[in-house]
Amino acid sequence: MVPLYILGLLLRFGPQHGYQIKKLLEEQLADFTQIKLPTVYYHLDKMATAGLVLAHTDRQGARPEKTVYEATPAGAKQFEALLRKTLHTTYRPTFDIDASLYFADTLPPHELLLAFAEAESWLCHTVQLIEQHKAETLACLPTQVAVSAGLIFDHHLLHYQAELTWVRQAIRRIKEAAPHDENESN
Amino acid sequence: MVPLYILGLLLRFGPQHGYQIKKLLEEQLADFTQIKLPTVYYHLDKMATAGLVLAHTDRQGARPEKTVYEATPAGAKQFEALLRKTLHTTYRPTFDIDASLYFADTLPPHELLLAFAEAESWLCHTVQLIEQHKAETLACLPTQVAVSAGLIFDHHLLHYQAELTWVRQAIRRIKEAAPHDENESN
DNA sequence: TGACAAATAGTCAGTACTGAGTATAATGAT
DNA sequence: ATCATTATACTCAGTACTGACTATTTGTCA
Repeated sequence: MVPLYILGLLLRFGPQHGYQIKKLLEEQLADFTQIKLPTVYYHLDKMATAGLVLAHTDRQGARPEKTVYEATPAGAKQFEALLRKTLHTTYRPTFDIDASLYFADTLPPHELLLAFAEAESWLCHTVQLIEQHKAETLACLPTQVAVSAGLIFDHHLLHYQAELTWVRQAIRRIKEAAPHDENESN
Repeated sequence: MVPLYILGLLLRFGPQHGYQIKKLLEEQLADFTQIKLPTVYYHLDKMATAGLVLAHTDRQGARPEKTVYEATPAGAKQFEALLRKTLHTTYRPTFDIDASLYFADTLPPHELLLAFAEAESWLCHTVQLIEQHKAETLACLPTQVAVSAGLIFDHHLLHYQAELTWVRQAIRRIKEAAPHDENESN
């Protein structure tokens, strides 16, 4: 995943510093990945060793040297291979919250309900945020690219909406299973 | 996550070998986690060092010694802390396939369509499988526990269905954007 | 023009995870 | 009785990731 993004960005936007790659990831993909800077450098080093990218130091006027990375032909080949491999990865989610739910019998229902209520409002807010980002992004994109960008946004939107549906269902069912827990205030 | 599962299982089912814990995870949670054996041992060792579990070697008749792990009172405290923390983790998915989609302009449409068609049939199949597991599992569970178990199953079902909806949408949109690509056979 | 914040460009040590391997015990097939 | 699987129980070395840190440069406001 990370190498695919890095190689792809290097091929699309030309040679870059590690920091610039991180910038590109933030500008273009902030909603979809959370890759950290040290992770970028880790993979750049690895790929440099493997000959997939070329690292050349550039020292221009200002003293400290920076390292610029550039995809090699071998890197371009690897990019295509990763692209095809990633395209065929199957969806296999795990949800952290399921673990706490599995042990939910050791928690008082009102604590569950509180957590789910928080989750609900956060999800509502997030869905709106992504819808807004989608509108802004698609507005300034050529049609051909806009199709896949739109798909990525909708991918996230659909799953956030599914999560919201689930959270609301959970609230209903917990209330049904443990009626009249409201007096648990303190 | 992993420590939460391990501590919870030790508290619920009593002292266990690492291998037995892995077994419990498989029997009870196979659809929801993919924790591997070495990961179990890694956390057991860590938690033993931290005093959250007690490791005592038992040698009974048969020669080779096994290590049995048992949650300590400190472990029980930690379990509750983890349970509450996990309950409040926010949903933040990332989808590998989005990365390939982001670079989709470098791929011929029919390759995308092929991959998505495969994804569609796999998802259909998986949804059915989970529905079946759900029915089987809920049938032999007391009502109180069945509520949370049902919620966990439905959590996965809703997201798999969202993924299916998205894949079908993607197929439609790709076909619209690149009409008549069928002649690309070879 | 000095000084303080923000952006740029990294490094490093520590954590988490797991594929591949080891070794013995129980079970079933022939 | 013996051999082959399968189940049990665990280890180790390598990969991936990242929080916390360092250090320089570039505004920017007084």
